Amino acid sequence: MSAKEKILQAAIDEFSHFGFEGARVDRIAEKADINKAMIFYYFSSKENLFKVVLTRVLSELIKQVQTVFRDSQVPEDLIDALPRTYIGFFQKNPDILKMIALELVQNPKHISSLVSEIFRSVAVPPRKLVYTKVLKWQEEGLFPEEDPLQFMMNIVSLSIFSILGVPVVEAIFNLKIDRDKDFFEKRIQSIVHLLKKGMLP
Amino acid sequence: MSAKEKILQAAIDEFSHFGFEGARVDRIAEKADINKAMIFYYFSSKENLFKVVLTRVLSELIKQVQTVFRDSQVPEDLIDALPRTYIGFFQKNPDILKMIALELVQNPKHISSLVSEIFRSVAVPPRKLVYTKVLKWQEEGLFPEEDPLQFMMNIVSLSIFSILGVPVVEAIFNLKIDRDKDFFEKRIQSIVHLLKKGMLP
Amino acid sequence: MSAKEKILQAAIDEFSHFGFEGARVDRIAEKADINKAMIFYYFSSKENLFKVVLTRVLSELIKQVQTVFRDSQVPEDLIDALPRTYIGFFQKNPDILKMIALELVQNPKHISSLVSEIFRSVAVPPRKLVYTKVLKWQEEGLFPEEDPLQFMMNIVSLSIFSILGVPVVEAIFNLKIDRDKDFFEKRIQSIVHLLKKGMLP
Amino acid sequence: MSAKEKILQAAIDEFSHFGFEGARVDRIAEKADINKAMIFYYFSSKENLFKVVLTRVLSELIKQVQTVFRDSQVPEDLIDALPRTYIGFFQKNPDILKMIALELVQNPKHISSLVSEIFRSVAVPPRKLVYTKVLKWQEEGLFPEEDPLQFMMNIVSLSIFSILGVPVVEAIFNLKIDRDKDFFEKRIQSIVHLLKKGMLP
DNA sequence: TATGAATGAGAGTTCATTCAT
DNA sequence: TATGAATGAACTCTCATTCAT
Repeated sequence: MSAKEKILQAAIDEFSHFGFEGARVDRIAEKADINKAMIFYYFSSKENLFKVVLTRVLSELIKQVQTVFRDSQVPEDLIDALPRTYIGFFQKNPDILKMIALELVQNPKHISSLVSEIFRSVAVPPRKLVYTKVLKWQEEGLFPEEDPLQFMMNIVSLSIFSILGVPVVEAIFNLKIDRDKDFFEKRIQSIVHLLKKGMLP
Repeated sequence: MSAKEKILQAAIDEFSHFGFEGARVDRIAEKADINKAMIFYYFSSKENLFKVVLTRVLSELIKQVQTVFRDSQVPEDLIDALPRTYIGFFQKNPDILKMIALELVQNPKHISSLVSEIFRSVAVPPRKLVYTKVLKWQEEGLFPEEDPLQFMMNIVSLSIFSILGVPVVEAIFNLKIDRDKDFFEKRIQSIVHLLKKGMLP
Repeated sequence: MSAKEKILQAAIDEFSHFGFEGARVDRIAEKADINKAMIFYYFSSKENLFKVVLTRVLSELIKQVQTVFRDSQVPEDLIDALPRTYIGFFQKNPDILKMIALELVQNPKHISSLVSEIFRSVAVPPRKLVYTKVLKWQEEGLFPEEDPLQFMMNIVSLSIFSILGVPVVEAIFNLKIDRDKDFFEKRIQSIVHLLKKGMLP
Repeated sequence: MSAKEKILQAAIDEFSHFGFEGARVDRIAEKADINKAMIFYYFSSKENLFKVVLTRVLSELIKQVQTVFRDSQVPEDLIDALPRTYIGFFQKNPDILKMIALELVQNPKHISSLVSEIFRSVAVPPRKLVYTKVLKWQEEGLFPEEDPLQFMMNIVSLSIFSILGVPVVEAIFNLKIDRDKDFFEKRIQSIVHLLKKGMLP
């Protein structure tokens, strides 16, 4: 693995654990097993490194979600696929979820502009993609007349929080949840069931 | 307002905007309009100040949620009240939500232990409260046989993300959402509707 | 002596020996016998410290030169007093001359704006002061019709270089010049003589 | 132009703008459009590069001044030619003047020894050249009995400061001086006039 | 000769914390 | 209680220099 790549991997790890402010360049260097100066050689600054990492990380997720949208013929397809996509992605890349969530809380404008930027480099603008599809479904009576925005918020909320929220629920109920395949599978099914029964006519 | 109280208010503001690492004691002192050394006089360290702030903040929320639970006679009551409680609380205290979310991502164990601690100082342990109630409803056929855990995760996910996730949705759909009463009211209704239709028999 | 004052003194010493870039904040702290962080506590940055030092240093000189101008009744007064003022000042404060000279070479615009700023805080603008006086003398036939600018450049050149240029002359002629009272006295007399014989009618 | 030569040109530019400490090897490489490592390949260190640059630069000037001395038959010749030589040289090579001036202020001993070294490689030692010539003139009554050293300081001071001092004078008098042929021509004439009237019998 | 990557020492700056009063 | 000054460790970033190819 190239030094640049090693740095990126280490940076994801570091940023996701400590956030931007808490992250230490020294530690990233150590994790990447390279000289600290190389980080600045390749990425100029901690801030820029963060930007690069975040961009790369978001791009991947966005690509996957777009594919799901494109391939969905009926609402059921979407509801079946999206929670699984989100949860699957973040389960495989828990650090990435943390990074996004942290940035989301601390610097929502930043992540907004990043997401916009990434979208700009993608063929179909997402609003069009979603709205046209959902509106068409609504016309065809396949979908309740609700604002597509609410629909998306429901899906995303349920999916993302399924991972982030685990420790809260553990604390509240004073139990230990195994974050294994089984748990996430059950969670996905619960969400899909809720959405289908709750949102489809 | 006493110096101690001024510090706490300033600390909430600071921690919620910058997270623990990003927060600056100098800035807290400035916001509170007191001498920096007083912060250490009253709270001994930045970390301890953070703990105190978090505890105070969580206690308030937990108290409200417990009341809702206690007052719910049938599942509908819960579903009607909980999202409104969460969203209402966090809408009124957006800084607090940020603090909790940040801590949740960066230091889930810390928040877990804090929550447990707070619960210990409350009469009825929440697990018992929720489980007994929900299990009873299930026996009475008022509630699907699902794990109460999934049920709680659904409610909390939908509620919390309704606030945190707004900027993402804004970015994805490239639109500006007014975080006003109207928006949150619509959101609450959407959630309640989804939950009732999706979860009740 | 207060910490602030100690820093300023040490800074003059350091900047004059090494220039802005070559100067080390650590060394200034050591010379001033204070904690390095205090420098930033009082002066925010190395650059600002430099500005403050330069301003203070220039103000003193400018004040003296202005007094000479004000007190000169006839050209002879000026020619008698100015070289002595310049050389005397810089002989007593050789570090200051170095600082000014360095800045002059490296950052002429900076020193220009500083000088302007200092002048703005002084009652009589120097241009008026000099020009009115010199022009009056010219009308009265006490002074050749040359541009006052050339006149000033002659005086300043001869005075300042008398100190700065010593090492060059030493090198060229391969001799050691004692920078003692005697030498500077001789130099002053040579300059005054040259100026009187060369510039007065 | 060879790589070596490109480096030297870039180095003059860099050193004259930022001084030794402020100069950056990276920037020199960039200006010279060569790989940074080549600078060390050819010149082994930043310091050595500086020495080489300074030597080359001084040699050229010294050669010109020596020619003037050799060709001067009477004091007038010298006074006529020297200011023009200095000012002309530095007007054409302002960077070089800056380099010399900077080094003069920061490291007078260094420049002294360099000058000495250069002189050693030149046929006639300058002291002899100047002293014999001036002393002879003094015996013949063509020149006042003053120390030749004072005489040289006067010439050099007036010439060099004519260039370096411009920004100070601009600041003091709050005016903009065009550094064009015209200005320097006027300056040369003023100096020559002053020196002739002031120093010749 | 030429290059891009690598290195290590140290630069300026920040910040939680403590001290003297 | 309250304050301004002080501290020291740690942080991000820079830069001359070297290495491998």
